[in-house]
Amino acid sequence: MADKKKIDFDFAAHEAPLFKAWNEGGYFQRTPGFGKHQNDCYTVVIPPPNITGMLHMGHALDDTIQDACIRRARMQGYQTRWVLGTDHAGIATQTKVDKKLAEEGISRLEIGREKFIEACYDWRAHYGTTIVEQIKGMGCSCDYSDEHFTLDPDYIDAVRRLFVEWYHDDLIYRGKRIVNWCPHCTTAIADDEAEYVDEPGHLWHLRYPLVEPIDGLDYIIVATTRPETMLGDTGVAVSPKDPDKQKFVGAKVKLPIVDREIPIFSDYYVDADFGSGFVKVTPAHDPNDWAMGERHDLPKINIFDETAHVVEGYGEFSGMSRDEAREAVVAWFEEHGLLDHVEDHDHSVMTCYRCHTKLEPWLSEQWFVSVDRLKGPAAKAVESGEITFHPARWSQVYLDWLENLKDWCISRQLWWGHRIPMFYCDECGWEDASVEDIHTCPKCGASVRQDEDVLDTWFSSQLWPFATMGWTREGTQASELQKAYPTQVLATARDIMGLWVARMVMASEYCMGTIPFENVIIYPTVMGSDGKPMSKSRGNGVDPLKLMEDYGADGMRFGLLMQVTGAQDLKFNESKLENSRNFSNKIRNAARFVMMNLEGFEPGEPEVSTPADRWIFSRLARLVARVDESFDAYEFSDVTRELYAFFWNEFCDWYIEFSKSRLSGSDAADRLACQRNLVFVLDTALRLLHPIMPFITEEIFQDLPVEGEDPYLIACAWPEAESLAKYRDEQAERAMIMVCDVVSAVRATRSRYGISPKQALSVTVKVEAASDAALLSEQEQLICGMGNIESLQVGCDAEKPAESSVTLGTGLEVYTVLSGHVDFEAERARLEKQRASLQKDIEKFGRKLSNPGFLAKAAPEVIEKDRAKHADLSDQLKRVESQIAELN
RNA sequence: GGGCGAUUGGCGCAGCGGGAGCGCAAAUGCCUUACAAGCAUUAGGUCGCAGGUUCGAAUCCUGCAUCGCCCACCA
Repeated sequence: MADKKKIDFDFAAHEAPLFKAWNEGGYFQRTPGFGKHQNDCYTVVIPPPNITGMLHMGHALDDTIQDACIRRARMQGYQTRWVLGTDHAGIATQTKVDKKLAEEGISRLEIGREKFIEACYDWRAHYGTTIVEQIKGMGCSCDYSDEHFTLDPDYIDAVRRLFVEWYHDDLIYRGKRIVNWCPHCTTAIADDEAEYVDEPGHLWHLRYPLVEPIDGLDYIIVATTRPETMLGDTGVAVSPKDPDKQKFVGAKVKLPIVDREIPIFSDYYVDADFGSGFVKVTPAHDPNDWAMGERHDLPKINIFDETAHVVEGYGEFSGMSRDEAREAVVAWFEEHGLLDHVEDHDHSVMTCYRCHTKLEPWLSEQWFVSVDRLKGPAAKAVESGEITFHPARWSQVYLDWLENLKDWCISRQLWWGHRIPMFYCDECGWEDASVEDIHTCPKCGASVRQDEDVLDTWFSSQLWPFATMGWTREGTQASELQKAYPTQVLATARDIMGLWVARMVMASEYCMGTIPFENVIIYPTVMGSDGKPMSKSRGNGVDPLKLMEDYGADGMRFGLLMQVTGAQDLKFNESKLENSRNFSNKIRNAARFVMMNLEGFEPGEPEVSTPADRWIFSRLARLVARVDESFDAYEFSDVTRELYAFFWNEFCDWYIEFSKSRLSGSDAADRLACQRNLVFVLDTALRLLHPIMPFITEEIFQDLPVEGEDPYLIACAWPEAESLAKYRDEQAERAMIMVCDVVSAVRATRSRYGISPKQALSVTVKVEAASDAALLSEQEQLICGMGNIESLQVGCDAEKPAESSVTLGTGLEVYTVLSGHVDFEAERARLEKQRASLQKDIEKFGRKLSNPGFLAKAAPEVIEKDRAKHADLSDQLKRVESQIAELN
């Protein structure tokens, strides 16, 4: 099946030159604007892809959405600019570079910090720009002349400035806390960077001997999922609500192996019904235990080193890994008769979101952002409606996240990143944060050292919208910030709602005193075709680069947007891309048709004269209004559906067909009118399609003999719904429905009887109103051409010709003469079927209309509509029945 | 544990209070001078289940089931 679909078209060969032309024409830099929005800026900052990243489906969708928004805004006359850049991605990059060096037999520790950072920059120079090239391939109209990077000198200044401001404003502090430690990356990571994975495990019930027996008991039993941490236990807790356990409170147990005497105490954290009711407390290796330790003033004993191996001082256990220690501890308890029993117990374990190593809650000194004062303004920005989420329900998720926010651990024990701008004097104890490097102590003159750690990558990401627009600069770039800030749209994935979106709002409110963006588009997560998240191990991933090869950038963009509905997931459907690739082919061919028929063409205003003209212009006017509405609401699947349906099913299927006879006719004036109309509709459609399918629309536009406002479509004007509103024409729309009904009826009859389209037929149409008869007669030529009809009779009292097949429509009957070929049995069967269906519907409406409740309470116009419908159905039934009677 | 989303013809989805739609797939016939990546025609659904609100429910409410996501996390 796939082979059948394979087609041979070199999309890149068509796309690349257009991209080059736009780029060289300066269209990607801030455009001057025109028209009523001339003085308004429309700015978008790209969610900076990681320099380790290859373009994946998430980017493809994200960038398509942004480009569609920015391209439409550009055509609407806004001063547009899409700010581009990449993220240094601390852990991700360091891991990659580590791996690469390891392959060359080099260790990071050997070469030292400076050399390692050099290696990171090297790596970036080689691989870190790939993704920008891929974004170009998609046709994205970013400002490539001003690309940013989160480790640019400017950006570093911005990060340091924020750190210093927050530090001096008591929003940043240092503390010894339990943090999530990745023993593989040997760094702390933030709570929300940890991923939970459910795992089958065990609950070990261990006996801890009491120092003094109580009521004849000489031990208690603690239950734990992590027996190895017992080496660091400094207490045992029971629930205050557990009456049986109160007698133990105040007693002491002698911790096995380490022979430490530790107290039993009571704490509300303990759930009496879980496990044994006794909780071993390891303040240095569990956040909850840490909290209990604080409450009860317990010592905090760290038993692991930074790679999660047991530290010195624990005899045979020292040097063991976590897993080895677990086995050894359990074995020791078993050997000494202290392992009471083991039960199965599933639990979730925290893993590193980068390397998926199990995280260790680990006690260390870290830097924190105090969030209490920051989160209020960020919440208010959304509550007040200054920032709008699309779909709207995400605002609640955002607010919930803020409400539950705890202080943010921002220090990372990495080398690649923004080094914390804290300076310490070991001589006199002076310390301070500083934007500029400090070498000598301002107090005692001794040399100072800078903090070794770097900042969480999200700490720098939160400045992205304003740091890329000249926050630390003076003059022109600062005025750019004045002019174009806040930005209009942020399009991003839902999983970084808190990590990134909320933090940008907090930082922007603090630094800029305003919101960073007006609209947040949360697009659905692209799942594999099996409905599961795309992953290498599942093998359900899809590569956008391959998709662009197969369907073109336009095909991928349109096909992706077709799938963007309000749902939170998107089950990727490649057939949609095939669909949209076929659509772009349709566009290409329709344009070819128009251009092949432009002999004698002179540009000019459209001449909307025939009912077909009035109809297509009316439909076009409607389309522009609907596309605007959908675009403004960021309902992308609606935008694509509307464009697709208009272009294919109305413009191509009917209007182009209608126009063929006029184009080949002898009336030169009429031909010119038709040409102008075709060109106008095509031109308008291309403009509407351009934000989503930039390449093919531009390519065609270049060949189209129209004078745009700009040589390139990218900067031409977006169609205005108001100026097209004059073409709205209900009557013409109704007329064309009748015309299409007649043509379809004849075609259906042909198909039913296997009559070749080449054989001309005689047709009689019976209508109800004289005005309808006149309308249809007026379109005789059109109808005859479309249905290959040699003679057409239309009338209110037309007689059914002998030997004809009948098709019933709303308000009309179409008789197609078959001269001897009518299969009466088949006709009867078909009509009987129609009768049954009509009777069913009539019954339904009859019931409704005889319902007193309905008549009393329903809206009058609804009742009226249903009455008309009922009458129409009854009429149709009567006609079907009389046709059946005739057959007998 | 809390929250959110999905459940509509074989598949993927739209519709979100007034007679069930689209695309793909299927069937039949067409190489009709824009397009076979196409054209024409046809068939296919008691809108997850059970209650409720309403004159009227795919659409609103409640409960249940299945699938999925996010957040929190009990040793």
